[in-house]
Formats: sequence, structure tokens, C-alpha cells
Amino acid sequence: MSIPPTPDPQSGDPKRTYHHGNLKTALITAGIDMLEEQCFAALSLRAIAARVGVSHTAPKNHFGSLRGLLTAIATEGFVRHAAFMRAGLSDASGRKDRLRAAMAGYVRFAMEHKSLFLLMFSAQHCDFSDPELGLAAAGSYAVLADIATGLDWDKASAADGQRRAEMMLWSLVHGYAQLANAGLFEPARGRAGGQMLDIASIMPDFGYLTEPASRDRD
Amino acid sequence: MSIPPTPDPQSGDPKRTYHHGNLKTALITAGIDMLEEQCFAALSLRAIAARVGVSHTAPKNHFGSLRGLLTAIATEGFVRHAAFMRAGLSDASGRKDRLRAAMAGYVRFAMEHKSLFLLMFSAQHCDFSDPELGLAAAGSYAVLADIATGLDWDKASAADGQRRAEMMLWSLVHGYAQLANAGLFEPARGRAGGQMLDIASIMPDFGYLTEPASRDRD
DNA sequence: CGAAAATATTTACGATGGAAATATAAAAGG
DNA sequence: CCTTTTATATTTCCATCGTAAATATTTTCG
Repeated sequence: MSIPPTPDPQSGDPKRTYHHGNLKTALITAGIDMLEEQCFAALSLRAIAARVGVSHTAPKNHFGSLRGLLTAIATEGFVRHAAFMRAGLSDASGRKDRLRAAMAGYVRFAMEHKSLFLLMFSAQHCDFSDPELGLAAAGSYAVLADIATGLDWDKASAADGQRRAEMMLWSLVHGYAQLANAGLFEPARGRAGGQMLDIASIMPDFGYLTEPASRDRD
Repeated sequence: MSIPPTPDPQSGDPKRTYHHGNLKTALITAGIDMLEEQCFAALSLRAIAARVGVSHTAPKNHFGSLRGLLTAIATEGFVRHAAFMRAGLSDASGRKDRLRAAMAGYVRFAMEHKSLFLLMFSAQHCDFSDPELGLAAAGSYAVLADIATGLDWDKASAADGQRRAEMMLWSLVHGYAQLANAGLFEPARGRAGGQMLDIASIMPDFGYLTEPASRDRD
């Protein structure tokens, strides 16, 4: 278990020392790649296995079941999701810019990786009690939580204000992402003529209560 | 096998004059009932048909495919969803109370009808281009849109302010409902000790710009 | 009544995820 | 080095799924 005996360490995916090499990461990568190409419904255990070139029962050794594999794929999804948000963050200078950038990144990820995003938040297919998934998701949440710190809104000073701010931002951006992902904003879009597929256009003009602790200013 | 040959006609749904009576509504009802009892994954075409007592190919005449049946079930779901929100609305006196009641109803529906709610917003399983589904969903959206009218927030006076307000409210409440439905708020709930499963605790303190047109006051 | 349309069944098919038994390769230990 | 043990992968089999086609049955309508 654990990783490979003699692979080259700097390569993204381990080398093949066992039968296949390292089926585990290969399956996850294949799964993610397929989600980029097809809709989620087309993703089957057998199809993933076939893509990697193994029998459809091979994944069981590493993931137990389809659910386990999907959970692992979602885990990698959260890693990329967090990176996606952070990437936009680095270009932003002020706190409010950072807020917008993180939100926009969240939504853009949902739109550019529709199937993966769907999977990531589907308790139907993922096991949210999986520790690794929890860790990866927490990494994603941490970006939001950081952004929410010191947010100037009416409940910021209430009991558990920080947690409330996080949940508010998360709900807002996740709802927007989910609805946009499902195409539920589309039909009404023509109404105003514009595209309006920017979360900033529906986000309140938050400010920040305090100066940033040590990171940046707005 | 089939139910009655000579049913009462005043019943809300179609008359049963054909073989089964009215398979169409029976299938929809059975599907909804099963969603209340089981998880969504357990819902299969064959299981629904069996529950009603027909062969598993019978639904095809009325819905074309499983997708069609699921779309019809989701349609009924939206009808109930709208009614759910409106029910809470009638108890509220002021506009702000109505806002809270509608939002709370939205979330409560998601929590009390988890599987159905999941289905209703799954482009995976539903055909959102279906006219009847669109109509039902519009009825649900209308409650939100009504609530959003005259909302006092920073973008209310911007171009397309009403539409933005609707999308903002929808995103906020839907995101909260979706995350709560998936159980994603649970793990962190213990953090504050409280339950905090109330959307009011994360909703900004909106007011209203104008007096209500003709309905109530705040 | 008789023709036409609507409704439901039977049978068959390909595809899916999982279980069990088996095979094969790597690791461990003498 | 050789054998045992463990890890990894395959083959075979099965229950279930959604769909299609052909068939049967009922209802509607002329």
C-alpha cells in the first residue's frame, strides 16, 4: 500500500512497478479526464477501467466499490477547486477584489468542470465521511473562510459571526454555481438581453470591518 | 391487478377509463411516495411500475422514458414546493416576515423531501426544457420573485435590479438548501454547539425600499 | 358491429456494479 | 535462492437496470 517502491518521484503520476504500475492514481486521472469530456451519466466503473486498460473488477482492490472511486475522484476535484480559487486570488490586490475573485473562481470552476462539480457535491455518489475527501473539501472551504474574515455585514458581530459569514458566502456562491451549472439561469437571461453570468452582479457590496491582519488591504 | 374500473370522476386527476384507470398520475404519485421513503438511488422505473402493479414497460406510453417520468415527478415536486413556501407565507404578516418565511419554507422543503428536492434540480435526470416542468418551476420562482420585489439592497436600483435581487435570493436560499440537504453543514455544526439550521441566521437583514404595492406592510 | 387508436404485456437485449473463484506478480522471510 | 505470503488483477457469473419490438387487450369512434 502506500506509494510505489521505485518510481520517479517528480513525475505527476507514479511509474509502474506492480502489475499495472499504479492503478489507483491512473483510475482517478482517467475518471477526471472522462468527466471533462462526457457528461456524468456516461461515467461508469467499466468505462473507467477500460480506459486504463484493466478489467472492470480491478478498481475494487483500491477503492472497494464505484462509490469509493467516485469519492477519490471528487477528492481530487476539491484539490483542483481550491487551487482554482486561489489562482484567481493571487491576481487580486484588495480584499474586496479578493472576495470577488474567489467567488468568481468558484463559479467558473463549476461552469468549466460541470460534471466534476456535480459529482463533488453529490452525497448520492460520494462518501462525505471519507477522511481524505473531508480534508480536500476543507481546503476548499478554507479559502472561503479566509475571505469571510472581517466581512462587513449585519450579522458579522453576532454570535458565531465568522461562521455565519462563511456559511452565507458559501451558500450564495454555491447556489449561484449550482443553478448556473444546471442551466437554470439561462431561460430568463434573454429577458434582460445581457449575459449576466457574473456572480459579482448579484453579490452585495460587502466591505470589511477591520484592516486585514497581515495579508493585504482594500 | 389494476385498480378500479369505475372510479370517481371528481378526483383531482384524470379519470380512469382505460386499462389501469389513470396510470399517468398513479405513476407520478407512486414515484413521489417512494422518494419520501427511500433514497433517490433506489428509485427505478421497474420499481415504480411494480408499485403501481403494471409491467415495467407500461410507463413508456405516458412518459416515453424514465427521464420523462422523472421530469413529471419533478414537475409535481415544484407544485408542492411552491405550495410549501406559500403556506409559510400566509402566516407571516410583514414583508420581512414573509421573506423569512419563504426562505425557510424553501429550505424546509429541501430537508423534509431530500430525494425529491435533489431530483427537482438535477438536469441529469430531468428535462428542464419540458414545458410543464418549466411552468411548475416558474410557479415556484414566482414566490421568490414576489418576495424580492422592492428589496433594499445595494444593487436594487442598478440596471435589472429586480432580476438581480431574484437571482441573489434564489442563489442564497438554494445554496443553503443544497448544502444542508447534502449534510455539508453538519460536520461543522458542533463547532458552535448550536444547531443553526435556520437560514435566517445567515441571511442579511434586508429591508424594503418601497411600501408594498397592495399586499401588506412591514 | 367493426375499424382504428390507445394502452398494456411479453420477451429479448446490451450494459451496469458487484461477488466469488482463480491467476499472477511482487514482497517477505528463511 | 527459493518458498511462503501478500498484493494485485482477471475471469466468470449474477441480479438489476432501461429500452426496443412484437404482441395482446381494451377503449373509442364511425
